[in-house]
Amino acid sequence: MVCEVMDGSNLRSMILASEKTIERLTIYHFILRELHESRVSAIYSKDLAKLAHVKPSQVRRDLMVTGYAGNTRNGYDVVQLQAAIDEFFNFKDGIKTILFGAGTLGRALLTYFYPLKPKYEILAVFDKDKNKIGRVLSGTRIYPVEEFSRVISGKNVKTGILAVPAQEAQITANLMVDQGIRGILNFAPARLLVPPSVFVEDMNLRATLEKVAWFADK
Amino acid sequence: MVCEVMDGSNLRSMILASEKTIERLTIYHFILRELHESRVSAIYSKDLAKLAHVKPSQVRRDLMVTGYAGNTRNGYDVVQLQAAIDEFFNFKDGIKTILFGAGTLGRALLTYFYPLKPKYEILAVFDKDKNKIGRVLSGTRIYPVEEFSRVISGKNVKTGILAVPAQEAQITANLMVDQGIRGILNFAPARLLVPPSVFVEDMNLRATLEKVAWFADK
DNA sequence: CTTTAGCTGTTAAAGATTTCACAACCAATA
DNA sequence: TATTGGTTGTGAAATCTTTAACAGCTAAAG
Repeated sequence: MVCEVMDGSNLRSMILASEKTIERLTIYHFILRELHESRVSAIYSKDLAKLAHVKPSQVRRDLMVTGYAGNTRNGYDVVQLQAAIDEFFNFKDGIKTILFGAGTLGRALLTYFYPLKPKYEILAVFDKDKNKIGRVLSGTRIYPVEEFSRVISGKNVKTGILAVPAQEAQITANLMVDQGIRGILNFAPARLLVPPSVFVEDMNLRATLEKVAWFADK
Repeated sequence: MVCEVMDGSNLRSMILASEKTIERLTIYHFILRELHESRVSAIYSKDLAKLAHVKPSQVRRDLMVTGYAGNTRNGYDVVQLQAAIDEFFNFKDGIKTILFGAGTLGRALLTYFYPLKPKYEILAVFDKDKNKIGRVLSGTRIYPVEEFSRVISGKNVKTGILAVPAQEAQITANLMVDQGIRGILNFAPARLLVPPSVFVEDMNLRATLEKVAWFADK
């Protein structure tokens, strides 16, 4: 997938950002946060490349899409570059999401994202199990699936996490799409059929383990 | 990454399988299992493609590496193709792995893989927390990290799952590599430095959510 | 002031992956 | 037997991604 995006720094050019580039930008973003916490104020492409396990030229090329330019003497200013990527992603307000499925995996995800508030926030969990309704896990309340529409209305939630059993995945995805969700992080071991305007990222743990096992065998 | 592999059906040719192809083969493998359970005996590349969300020509090209040939009348025999992929991956004996970290995520992974036994099996969990030692979760016993070497000796374990906090990720990865682990499924939000012969697949949930959020925004 | 060293941004080449396009095939049918 | 319709396997083209190469810049040193 290739997306055309406006160059942030000026309007004269359209720049292409591939899915691969987007993926690496999130990694750089992540690394920059750590660098900032370690009081590093500037970094060269070759060092950022080493941390991200890519080539320096790859880093420089990727950063082009953000419109931020480093300088030849100190490389990239950590804070400014972080801000540029933030702006490119339009993440200034953080990422609000909702979760379907309060099973073991769902609960693990809640625990995982809890300390990342308020930048990343799971606003609500939805589950079919009546016994779970109303409970609060890691600061997030469990609602019945029927209340999905009501709970998210006006919240401008664009992304959702799917952690329900495989046989319920498609019907739940339909529900999400109907309510305006445009990006789905799918942990259910099922391929979802969604309109082309909706982005699905599959996290199929079984398939991924198989891949790792293959490469482990050389 | 590109790997040269022997063509399974005969020895005259070397065929190239890219990482992407390997990824998709695991997906096909997965889909074939479901088809088989649904009593489907044969499938055309165009239908398999639809289920896997790829193009038919992609399916046909990918399947070339397994050496299995369909036939022009019925397409691919589900059982035979499944067997061919199994043979290609060399997964007849299933996948044995070990897990580092019995936190929330680790426990979720144990629950996730439990019903997939004996094909996929987490043989042991290792954790630093002395209070957890000896407990059995989803049929898997928790051991102290110090016993890692002893517990896996002779078991020919080649893959490991890393679900420890970021700050312990590298040191734990070193431990795994020292004991002969060749493939790591890494859930820790940290980039691991390992020898080139070791394959690392990162599952950085935060970065992946950012990616989904980006594409959700169009 | 001029040179040097070492960086960035970017163009172009190289490399990898996906898709197209079509010959060869096969069973059903006329 | 010949034709038809719909498939596979695969070479070659198209597309996408990564890497190399280098002009241009800047601060420091001579």
